[in-house]
Amino acid sequence: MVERNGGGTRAVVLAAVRLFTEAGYDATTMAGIAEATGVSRRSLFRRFGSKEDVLFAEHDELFETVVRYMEASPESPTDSVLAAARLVFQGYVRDPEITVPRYRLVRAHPRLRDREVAMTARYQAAFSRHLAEATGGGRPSLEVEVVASAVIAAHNHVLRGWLRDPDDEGAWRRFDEAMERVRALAAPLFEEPGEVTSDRDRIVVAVYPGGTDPAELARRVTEAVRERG
Amino acid sequence: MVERNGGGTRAVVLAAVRLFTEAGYDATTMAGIAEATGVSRRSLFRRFGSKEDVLFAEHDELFETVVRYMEASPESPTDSVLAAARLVFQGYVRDPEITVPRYRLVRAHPRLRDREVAMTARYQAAFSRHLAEATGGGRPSLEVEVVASAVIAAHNHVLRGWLRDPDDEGAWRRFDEAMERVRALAAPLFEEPGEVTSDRDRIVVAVYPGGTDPAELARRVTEAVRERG
DNA sequence: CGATGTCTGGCATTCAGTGCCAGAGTAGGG
DNA sequence: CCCTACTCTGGCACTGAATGCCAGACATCG
Repeated sequence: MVERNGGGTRAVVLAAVRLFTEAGYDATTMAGIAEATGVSRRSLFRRFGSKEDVLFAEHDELFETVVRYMEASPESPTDSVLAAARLVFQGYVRDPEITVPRYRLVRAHPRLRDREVAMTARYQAAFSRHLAEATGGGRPSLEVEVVASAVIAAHNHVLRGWLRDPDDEGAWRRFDEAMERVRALAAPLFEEPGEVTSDRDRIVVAVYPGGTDPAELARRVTEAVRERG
Repeated sequence: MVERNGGGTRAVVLAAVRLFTEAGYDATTMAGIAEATGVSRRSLFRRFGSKEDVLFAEHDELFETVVRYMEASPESPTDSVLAAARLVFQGYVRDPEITVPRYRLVRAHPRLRDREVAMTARYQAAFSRHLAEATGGGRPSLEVEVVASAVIAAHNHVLRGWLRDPDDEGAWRRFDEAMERVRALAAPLFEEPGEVTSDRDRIVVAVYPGGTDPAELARRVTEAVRERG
């Protein structure tokens, strides 16, 4: 066989999604999928590992792609994580044929929901690891884990909106806005005291050491706002 | 039977944890647990639902307690969520006999890890729901979900530290510090623009509408710092 | 052609999980 | 005291996921 992850596998996934949707996840057996696709039951378990993994097969590939992307990314840690999240979002949006019916199944079925949650936890762990390695190595700090979780939360928030209404055209805009808000949130946690950053249209955040002279602080903030304002 | 969730059930859980630890999770069968505890296999499934749920039985009770606590809490939404997180942390710390060996099992076993992750996702969803209901109802906003995820991330960060070293006495202090950082993070997301808040020793965050006059902003920041500094 | 490696299907087995039924114990009502 | 209703329990049988083992199909290389 030329492509292990190609046509054959995807055809099986699509058939499985259809069966799950029509007859219900529990009522659909691996033997049934085998019969419907012409692939033997044994081979299904060999390829996918488990019944759940038939539904999430494409998702696992996406995860590996995203991790490789981050590792190779020349951007700053925060930027590469945000770009990685964008990649994940794209992974869903570009394949509604699978992701949308899967979302419906996931919502109806606690076990599948847990599987989906575990998937996002894997992303979160990967994001934490990437941020931690880029900011000194060792175990991820509290700040790093909070930022990673915020990225995931923002991603999932926008994603769920799209999954509920896949025809909505504003999803990408909302996604980018959400990520910018997370960036603004993350900045004060990572930057050295004294930095001043600003979200472009609504918020300015100033971070400085507690002992800074108030007059000096005021001068800096004023200056930063004038520059960007 | 007087107490359904009392002695008998706990004894079974402890025995199961011991078996899982000694012989491995996969190698331990429900029939084995039944034999070791004197409870029939059938009754184990009736009480716990599944093999995994034997390990997480106590945890499910904790979840319900925490949700009820939040619903009855007279505090502000943020405060009651932070207090709820503290309750969860306490649920782990006060019962190391189960939570510590379970953590080792969870780390070694992907399926159990997923289960643990699903549990924390349930908390996160409950926190989001609570914050959403208190801030206008409807679906949780992006801000609400980010804050809930930050609370969970901070909780988990400190919890994992304790689980790795349960004898460490500084866990509670670190927990409270982490929650204060999350509070500082959450405040600017919820407050009306124009507010000024400060973490007590290191950081001051100013949030204001983009159009604010720089001089006015500088005056406000200076004032806020003088008050607290 | 023979040797090797890989993918596949069939078969048997283990074990989690569920439905069904029968017995033990308990509480309440006559 | 007895009858009834309810609940908890254990035993039994069954489905289905998941795995190990083995044999056949097929391609590759020498």
